[in-house]
Formats: sequence, C-alpha cells, structure tokens
Amino acid sequence: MKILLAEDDEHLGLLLTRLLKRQNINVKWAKDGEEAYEFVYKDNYDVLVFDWMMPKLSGIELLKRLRGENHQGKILLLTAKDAIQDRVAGLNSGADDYLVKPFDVAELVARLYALCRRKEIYTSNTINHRGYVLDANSYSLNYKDKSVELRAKEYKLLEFLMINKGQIIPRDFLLDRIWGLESDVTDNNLDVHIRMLRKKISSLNDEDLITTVRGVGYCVK
Amino acid sequence: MKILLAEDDEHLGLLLTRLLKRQNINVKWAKDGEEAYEFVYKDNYDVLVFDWMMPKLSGIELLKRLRGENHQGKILLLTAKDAIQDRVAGLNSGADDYLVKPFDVAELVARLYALCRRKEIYTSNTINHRGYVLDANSYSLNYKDKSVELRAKEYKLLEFLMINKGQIIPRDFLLDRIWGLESDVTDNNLDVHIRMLRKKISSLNDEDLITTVRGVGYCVK
DNA sequence: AATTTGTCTTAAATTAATCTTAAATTAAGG
DNA sequence: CCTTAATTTAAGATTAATTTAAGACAAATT
Repeated sequence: MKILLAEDDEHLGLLLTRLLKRQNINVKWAKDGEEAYEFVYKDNYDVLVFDWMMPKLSGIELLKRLRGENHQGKILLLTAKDAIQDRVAGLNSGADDYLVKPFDVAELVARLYALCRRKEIYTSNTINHRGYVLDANSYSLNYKDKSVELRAKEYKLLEFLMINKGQIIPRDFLLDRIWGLESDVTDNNLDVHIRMLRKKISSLNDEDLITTVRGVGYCVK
Repeated sequence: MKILLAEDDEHLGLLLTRLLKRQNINVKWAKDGEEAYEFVYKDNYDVLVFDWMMPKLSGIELLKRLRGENHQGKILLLTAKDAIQDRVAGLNSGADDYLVKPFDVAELVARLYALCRRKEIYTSNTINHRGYVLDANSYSLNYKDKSVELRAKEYKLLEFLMINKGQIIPRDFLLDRIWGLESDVTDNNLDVHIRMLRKKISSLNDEDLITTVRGVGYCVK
C-alpha cells in the first residue's frame, strides 16, 4: 500500500513514516498542504492522509480543492482532539474518514486498510459475499436473479458491515461511522436502519445476513 | 504497551516504573497532575494511570478535565483504601477502571492489559490456553472445530480468569471486577455465571477448565 | 414559492435475550 | 454428622433490541 501523508509536525511525520513503513506501508511525506498538492498528481496513492491544521494550505482546504477538481481518491483527515465541529465540516467536504489525535497507530493502519478495500470496491464496484452482491454503482444488493435497491444510509451501513464481515461491529462504532461523530441521532435510528436492511435482505433470500450480538453490536456472518 | 503514570510518591513511582518495565510495559512517569496533563497530548499512551491524591492537580480533576476535552483514552485511577464513595465518583466521572492501594503489581498489569484490549476493536484479539481460544472479536470460545458463543458477562468473567490463568482469583475480586464496586448483586450471581461458563466449556471438550478453590475463589488451570 | 415525493428520524409499544434472585440440592471440611 | 460453601434449576426482573407508524426534513417537481 502506498499513501501520501501531509503533516507539518516534524516529530509526528517522522514517527508515522517509520512506524507505517514497518507495517509495509509506503509513505510519501509532504510537510505542508501545498507540497502535498504537488505530490498528489505526480504519483498514484491508495490513500491520502491530511492533517487538518497545516501552514499555507490546511488539510480541509486541500481536500476541498481536490474534490473541486473531481479527484476521487480516498482521503483520511487527522483532526485535533477537541475540534468536533471541524470533523463535521470535514466529512461534509468529502473526507472518507477521520481520525482524532492522539490516535493509536494500529487504528490508523486498520483504517488505511479499510479505505483501501473500499477503493477496491469502487474500482471493481461490488462486494461479493455468500452469493450476495453489493453493487456500489447502483446502490443495490443482488442475489441470484433478484435485486433490491438500497437507500444511502442503508448502503453505507451494509457496506461497512460487509467490508468487515465476520467481525462484530459495536453499535456506537456504527453510529460514529455512518452518522458521523458529532451527530446526535438517537440510538434507535440504527435499529431502524438495520431493520430496513434485514427486510430487504430477507426479501431476496429469506434469511438473516446480519446477526445481532446483544450488548455489543452487529455482524455480517 | 506504553502507559502514562501520574504519581507524586517518589518511592511508589520509581518502584512501579521498574516493575512494569520488567513486564515489558513502557512507563512515562509524571510526578504531579499538571505534569501529567502536559504529557498526555505529547505522546500516545495505551492507558493513563492517575493517582487520586496528588498536589496541584489531583487525579480526579485531571480525569474530569480530559474527559471535558473529549479525550477518549483509557484511564485507570489509583484510590486510597477506604474511600469507596471516591471510587464510585471516579467511575462516574469517566474512569475506565480503578485500583485500590495497596495493590498487587500483577493485578495492575492484568488490568492494564484488559484496558488495552478494550481499545483494540479493530485488531483481532485472542487468548490461547490449552487448546482453547477465547476470541474477543466474536465473543466466542473455540476448541478444535467446536465453538460456543459467550454472553457479555460470561465473556468478561472468562477473559479475566484466562488473563490470570494459574492464579486463584477470590470471589469478591471477581464480583468487584465484573460487576463493579458499586453494584450490590448477590454473591450467588457469580456462581450462576460460573455454572453457565462450565456448561459451555464442557460442551466443547467435556472437561472443567475452571477449578473452584473452596472458601477462596476460582482459577483457570 | 408551493407542492409533492422520497428518505431519515423519532417515539412508543412489543418482543426477546440476558441477568439476577430465590430456594433446593449437593459436596467439602471440621 | 453438622455446618458452611458451592452448585444447580427455574422463575422473575431487568434491560436491550425489534417493530410499527407517524412526523420531520430535504430534494425534486410543478
């Protein structure tokens, strides 16, 4: 995997470069936003990681610029601990994920891989699992000759569960992921969306792809 | 594992630093609350360990401040022996665990690992012992080709026993640990949960992984 | 700008899983 | 034996998840 890291903090930049390399992740390190911008089109990266706060060109400005130029790459934003409203702006500006400082390197690595997998989905456009085909193009779930259309939130939810199939994803995790950190939606909202998904899934094959783990979360088996 | 230890007592601080290092735990030692506060954001720690009573900024004040800043790190409080209401207050203020002085270093280590484990939702995590595999990811216990699912309390209980395998864990210890100090559940509750566990374990391999030590507690052999 | 349509969110009632307790039974230690 | 501690079973309480339906919101259409 090859990533571009835009990080102005010397210490953190060096540290991450080293630690990620040890995980077999190839890191190109840009020390500010403008430098990062130059690198973006010079090479092909699996994920772009931007620090929010940077001199010259901040992560969010860079993100907006790239999206404005119709750049489709996967972008992960590193945000400061307390700037919650920033995160909202970040996701709304088209970031694919965010990570709050200080963070665990293992978690960063996990999220990078998750984004990579997502990238693969968008290039191949589908996730296949036990006969089910989740299609990123048409936002539909297919099984044999049957098909159901998913709504935006349903799709996001199922995609996340299918990418992490076999793993139990805690409820608050899903809420964070699908609705965003800042969002103050009711817990129950997740239940309702799971319900919709199950209904649609069972209309395809009359089985339950999603198992609930009481007190913890959900899991695609 | 890397932890931040805020402890004003020179003797105890030095001792813990040494002993934990011997257990392969990297300790950053801050001698008062304010110093600890500075360190928190400078590095990334797996667990933050704060002594309750400290000059300048007490452990509980530091805890509250960090939580107020939306810091999500795992925090363990060291509390004096008799201040039960303090411990309750600590947990209510957002501490993830507490430990009563004087404590056993092995106990501290066990709790540190337990806290670490909770953090790692992404990375798969298992405890292996005599062919049994306790899987934190699926909340299941596996043996050869067989598998049983555990419920939340069962899992917690077995996890604690397996982390401390070979050691006899007193009953009230388990009650405190799994149900929390403030909880006033009946003693018998523990028996029932042990019973459930034994049932499930024996369905895997028809043996008893958990031995009871009469008058004391239980032990995973 | 108003209306319609589709989607998302909330609230409240129902159902189901899990936890807890009580009481009876069994086993261990003095 | 007698006492105490642990085990076991089953029922009751509690908590979490599911379900339904209605209201809010946003996007598209007129």
